[in-house]
Amino acid sequence: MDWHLQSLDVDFYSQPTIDLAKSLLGCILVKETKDGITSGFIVETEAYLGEYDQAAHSYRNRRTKRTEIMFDQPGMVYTYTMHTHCLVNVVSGKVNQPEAVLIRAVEPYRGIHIMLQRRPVKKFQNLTSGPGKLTKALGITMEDYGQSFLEPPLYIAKGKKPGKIAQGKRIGIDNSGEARDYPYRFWIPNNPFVSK
DNA sequence: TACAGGATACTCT
DNA sequence: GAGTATCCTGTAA
Repeated sequence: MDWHLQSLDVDFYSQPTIDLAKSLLGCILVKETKDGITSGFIVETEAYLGEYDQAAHSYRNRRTKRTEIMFDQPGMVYTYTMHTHCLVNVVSGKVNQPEAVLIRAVEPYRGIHIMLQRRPVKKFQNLTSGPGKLTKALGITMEDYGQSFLEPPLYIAKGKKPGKIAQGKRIGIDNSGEARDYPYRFWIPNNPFVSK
């Protein structure tokens, strides 16, 4: 470790979900495993507003074993398997307010050789440019479900603040009624690791 | 451009 | 228990 990474505290995760999604851009997502430490700058996020968001798993407060963690306190880890891939969300909102921020893309930072070992790719920018890709590169799995982002082995640290933030429609939720047009996706413009 | 892969959960029978 | 859908990605054509 060449300098101390300061992990973000509860107050950070307690801000409104939309603000949190924007604030997370530029922060460092860190995962520690027995292979070593891997981390990356968050460059793309999406906000899911629980009860009133048709695209969210927790729409109309639907509570299952899978979404259970979204009803917990902010700063918890919500992992979800989509087909063969694993996606990672940051739980936000108060207790019993099932909101979350999906981390869609990161820019590799530390432990890049470990990521390449886990995900051999021809194009480097393909390494973490999507929600399922980054989880595999960083070694995030269902094992991390229900843990807290406040401390290792999986946590988020303060990073560089992006100069500009772009905003637009979310991706992959075409069957979600009017919610598909909500502009709840945020990313850092001109960053090659943002998903296409 | 199409399609399979295979974890979870909902909606029927 | 079967059938269908999902906050997706790699491979093949």
